[in-house]
Amino acid sequence: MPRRSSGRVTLQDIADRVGVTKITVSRALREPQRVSTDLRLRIEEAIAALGYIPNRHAGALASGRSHSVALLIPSLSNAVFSEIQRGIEEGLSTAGYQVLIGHTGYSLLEEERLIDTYLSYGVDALILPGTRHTAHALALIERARLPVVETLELTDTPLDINVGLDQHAAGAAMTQAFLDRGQRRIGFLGARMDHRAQLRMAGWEAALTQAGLSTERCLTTPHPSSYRLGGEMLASMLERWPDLEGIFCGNDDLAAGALFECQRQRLAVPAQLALAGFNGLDITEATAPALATVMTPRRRIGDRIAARLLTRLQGGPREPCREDVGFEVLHRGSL
Amino acid sequence: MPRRSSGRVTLQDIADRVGVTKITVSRALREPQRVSTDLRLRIEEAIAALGYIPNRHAGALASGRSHSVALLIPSLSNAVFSEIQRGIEEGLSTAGYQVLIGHTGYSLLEEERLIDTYLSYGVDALILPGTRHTAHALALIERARLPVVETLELTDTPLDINVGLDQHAAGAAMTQAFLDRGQRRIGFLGARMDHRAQLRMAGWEAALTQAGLSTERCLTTPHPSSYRLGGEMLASMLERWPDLEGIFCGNDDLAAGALFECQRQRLAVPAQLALAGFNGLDITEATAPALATVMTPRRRIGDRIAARLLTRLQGGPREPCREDVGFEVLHRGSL
DNA sequence: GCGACGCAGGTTACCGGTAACTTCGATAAG
DNA sequence: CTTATCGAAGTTACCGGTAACCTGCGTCGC
Repeated sequence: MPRRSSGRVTLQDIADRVGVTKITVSRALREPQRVSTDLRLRIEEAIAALGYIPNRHAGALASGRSHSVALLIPSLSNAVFSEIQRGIEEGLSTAGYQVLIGHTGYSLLEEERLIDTYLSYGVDALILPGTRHTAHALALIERARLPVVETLELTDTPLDINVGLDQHAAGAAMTQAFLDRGQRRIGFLGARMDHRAQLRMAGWEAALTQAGLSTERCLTTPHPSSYRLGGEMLASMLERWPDLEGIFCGNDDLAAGALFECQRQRLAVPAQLALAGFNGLDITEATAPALATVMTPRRRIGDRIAARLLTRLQGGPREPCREDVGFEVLHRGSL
Repeated sequence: MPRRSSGRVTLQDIADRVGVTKITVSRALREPQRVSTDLRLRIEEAIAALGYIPNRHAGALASGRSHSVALLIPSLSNAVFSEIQRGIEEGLSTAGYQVLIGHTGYSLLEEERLIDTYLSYGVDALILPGTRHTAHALALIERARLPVVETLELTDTPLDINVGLDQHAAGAAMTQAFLDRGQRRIGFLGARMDHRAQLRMAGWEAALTQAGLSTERCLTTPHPSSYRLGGEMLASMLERWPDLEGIFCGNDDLAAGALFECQRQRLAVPAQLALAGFNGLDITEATAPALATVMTPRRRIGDRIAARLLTRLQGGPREPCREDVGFEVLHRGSL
């Protein structure tokens, strides 16, 4: 009599019932074509009859492969990431990979902690938001020797796979749209100010500077972005710089909040104040007027990550690469 | 020389370096007080020096406990669930549990599939959205004999732990607010129409019926809810029932979309048409006017789930329970 | 002074799978 | 007819931890 045992149905139970050894049952599940049809059917019958559920911990321990991938995103509540996630998940799940989601709260230290956690789960790959990481995180990744994806932004020195878009160029392009409308006193409104928000702001600055215009009308906060914050910050900006002609908001939440505040103040958009956001979330096409924004191909980011990762996971060579998915400036009613 | 071996640092490597056996190192990590201080420090030093990362698969396999919990939510992109998730995560992670998130896409079949998947990960508990499940899902849960949480809505026959709110009563209460304003021709606008949306609608129906009013002004669709859809459906409703005085929208996205459409049609809210949503998402307090809504205590749901689950995970008795977290009708500008 | 006790740490077996190599019989090739 | 080849299934060992029981030794009470 065994000292321990969970009481769960195991491969051995299936094997006993069918009259084979457990490795055969294991094969029937993983490489069905290697087992004779008759036997396979009897094994399937036994599995259904006994209600066998494989133990992934045992499988991962024995094979050294967990068939799971860690996806770290900055925030679960930001709609920007859910489409990326969907693309990744659809691409990888059909190939038998489980996607484990963790959120860093925009903190590199938390990212480091999560990398540690997921490495202890033996994930087969890591997908990280951004291209900046703590030194310890880099050391962990280095030692683990697994495929890594850095996403959202682009870098000249990718660790491995880099899929993203040029946030700086996108910020500049959106600003140029204001300039093309003949606007000159264009402000920037930003929250959270993570690295990507900084890059967008730098793009705004660069475009204005190149046009010989002032970059003083800028208000940012480290607080998390929200609709309410967009409204409050817009009010502050108008008070401080009453001559503003347009405001480029670092993301769509802020832009929508700013629009609502304009409506409250009976300020015509875009006649009296033009607005634009960033990301192209659903809400930007629904508001009245619709919000100009930079559409980022988030679903495509997810798809491309999944595709490149699968190649690598199936034995492709490790060669650092960088894929620019681009962006599109949407000129809409608010500008 | 071993036949296989991942090359990773293991407990044995730490043990060798310190000059003890691996079970001692294992104890130093899990029950530090059972190991002498001097030894513990030397072990910690060795772990840092070698960069040891525990293998959770091995641990879970040996102990039969994975220290993880599966949280199934209908949709990752719905902000309603992110706060619940946050409460659960904070409560459980401090106790050493990892929360694995899966999304069902509002499908009971997908829920069943996910339950199977997570059972193969040996999760220590399941958290499910809703109180309806497929027969096979129930059988799986039954056999697995683990703590289960059903959330969001309430049931008279909980499987185990049930934390939620009375969606029917909440729908009725919001409708009553319209009635209290003297409104009589009150419509309902719903999308997705999952079980909770149905319950809210039933609450709307019940309140109108009790007041002797018509429930004909109702438009629903199985499509996923969105801002755009809210606007389109509002337009349809106005065309079909031009006499509408107010519309109760099954969720905040629809309500916001409806509000934007009203703005586009230059329809004064609430003077010409009153609106209300459901859930109390951030956006409802930011729009102009702010949207009336039913605030659901999502963070508290998460907190309570974590608290009750921890009790159970730490050996508490299994007795089915039902916790009503309540709701609050927010009377705001749009009504 | 001796047995009970407590504590740090060790021994042994086991969790439930999978890799790698082997066996065995049937078929193909020479 | 013999040998190489191939497919199906088996043998053996191992993945990296942890549970349960055991040992050795210092302390304490009587």
